[in-house]
Amino acid sequence: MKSQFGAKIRLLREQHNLYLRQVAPLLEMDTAQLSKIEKGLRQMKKEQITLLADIYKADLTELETLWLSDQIVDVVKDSDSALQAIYIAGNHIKDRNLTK
Amino acid sequence: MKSQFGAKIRLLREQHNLYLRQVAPLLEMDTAQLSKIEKGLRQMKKEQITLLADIYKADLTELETLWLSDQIVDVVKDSDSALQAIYIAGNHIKDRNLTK
DNA sequence: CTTAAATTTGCCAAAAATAGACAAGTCAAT
DNA sequence: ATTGACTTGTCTATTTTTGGCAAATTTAAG
Repeated sequence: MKSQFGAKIRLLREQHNLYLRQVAPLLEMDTAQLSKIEKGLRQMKKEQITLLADIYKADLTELETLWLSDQIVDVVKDSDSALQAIYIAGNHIKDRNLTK
Repeated sequence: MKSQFGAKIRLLREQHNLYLRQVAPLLEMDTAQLSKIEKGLRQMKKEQITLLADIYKADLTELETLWLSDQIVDVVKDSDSALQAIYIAGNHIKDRNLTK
């Protein structure tokens, strides 16, 4: 299990019966890059997600959330205390939201 | 509420009655950098935490966890779906841990 | 109020991390 | 064995992050 976002957008592409070579130009990248993104070897820029959601007529928020989750997983990978850090970060964000 | 790690190591330093100018050299950085780290404007390298834990005789795991939490918060800041992404990432890590 | 020490801030250069581009490679179908 | 889709590797460019220094601000004391 590597990249949730990557897996999702690969699925979306397949469901639309599109080739990398067809989608990549729409995102102004080459097929190699998009391939890496779908495999989780590269990160897509956050701004590009909007375009991708358009292309696949997918829920933008869902894609952004998956993308963000991948960023988190990337940060905590290989850390023993990953889960605890996530828990603490979650509480921190909650507090933050309350006071804003 | 800015940086949990920064706040913690500032507290530790104060409890030990040490000045930035005294601690910074031990970490091979200048006072300006350490100041920024304590204020959460810069991130300390993960490897340096060990040294810091030694200096303050603090719990290494706790410091590392706080540091990691800060990295997460940094990644999700300004995102509406921060909490949900954290939740998803948490589940992802749990699954990951089960199969390894 | 003046000085001195501690901390903070701003700026620029150096270093590191990330993304882009392109060629070559694998794999599957025919 | 050729074609098309996808993947991989590598090199370069770009962006992001860090380090270092000087100036500015704050704090404490006399």
